[in-house]
Amino acid sequence: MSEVADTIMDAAERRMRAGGFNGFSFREIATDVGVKSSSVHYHFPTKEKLAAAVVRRYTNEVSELIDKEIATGADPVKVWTRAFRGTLHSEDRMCPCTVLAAGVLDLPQEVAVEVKRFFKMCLDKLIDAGLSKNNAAQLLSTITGAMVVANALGDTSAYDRATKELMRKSSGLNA
Amino acid sequence: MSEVADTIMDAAERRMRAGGFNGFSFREIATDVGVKSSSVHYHFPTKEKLAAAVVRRYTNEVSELIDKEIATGADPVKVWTRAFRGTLHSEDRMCPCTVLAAGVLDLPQEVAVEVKRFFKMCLDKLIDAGLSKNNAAQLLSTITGAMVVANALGDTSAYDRATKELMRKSSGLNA
DNA sequence: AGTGCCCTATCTATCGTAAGATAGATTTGG
DNA sequence: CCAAATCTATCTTACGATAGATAGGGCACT
Repeated sequence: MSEVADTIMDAAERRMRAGGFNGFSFREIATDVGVKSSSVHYHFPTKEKLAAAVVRRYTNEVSELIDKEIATGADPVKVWTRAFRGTLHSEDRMCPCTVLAAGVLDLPQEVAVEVKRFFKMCLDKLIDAGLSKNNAAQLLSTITGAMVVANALGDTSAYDRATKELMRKSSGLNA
Repeated sequence: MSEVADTIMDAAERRMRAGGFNGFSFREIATDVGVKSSSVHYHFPTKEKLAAAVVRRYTNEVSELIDKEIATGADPVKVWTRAFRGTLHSEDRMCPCTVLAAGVLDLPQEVAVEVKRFFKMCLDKLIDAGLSKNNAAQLLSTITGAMVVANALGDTSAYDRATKELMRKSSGLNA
């Protein structure tokens, strides 16, 4: 994959984090990158394919990052809670998959599939780390929702309040 | 407010639940209702005002519904968990405020303010019902996130798995 | 020489919004 | 009490902007 293609995905990801699938256009991406919109079409023939590629790359990045953290022996609940917290505190504030997930009913199929794949990956990794099915679903839901609520309120501290109990309980035992 | 204006808000709400603010157009709404798009503009001068009105009405409806449930003496954790579960199992599947919250950075200010008001209302009611600030934030985050995750996976049972522990713990005591 | 990459130019469709006309109901003034 | 004026709700039409997408030309490197 060329360097420009990566830069295009960077720009698309940034805008998708703010406004989802309908929150960006080829022309905006092109301007961000410094090329013409037709050049964006050269690398990604359709908007659907561009969005799907962005989500797939994001899923792989998160997967690798989590694997690295888990490999150090850190508590999985803390690893995931801190990872989502990091996203919320980043410049873009939101996880692109969460934004897309909220409006998944309005998404082209190819994109919806990739979004589903992201959340499946999260659950699988939590279960691999030893959590029960229910606990995995609860943790993922809480950190996802905490990000959404904090985003709506424009108050990142709401995330910490929502996850405080989670962090406390996970001290010591892994479940 | 006229009957047509209400029907317009119904149609707008339905489409916002699926695709958020950029997920509907005046023409689509007009077609849904059976009028011309200019007639929609007669009742709601701008898209921003229409969306804000829809969110405000939704917030008031949810507020009233919760008040009624709480008045029966039901456990607040169960009331809220079941209310969001009901939304997920409805035809539209998603809470419009949650969809908008995910992309709040891309929302006109007037709409963003109303979305913020919804989540503030939820937290206030939970605290009024006796929950601590942290527990209120956690509960709201978990049911919000559970809805998002279940929506992404296309699997409503994920909501129940995520909220099972919540429902169990709330049996008996209110905290 | 040919292939990868980006360009200009353009297409068709749709967007939010506005202006102006019209038909019917309501209010007001003599 | 009737006529004139105003209001309500809708229509038709259209503007300017932007959407995603395509065709074809040209440059540069291999």
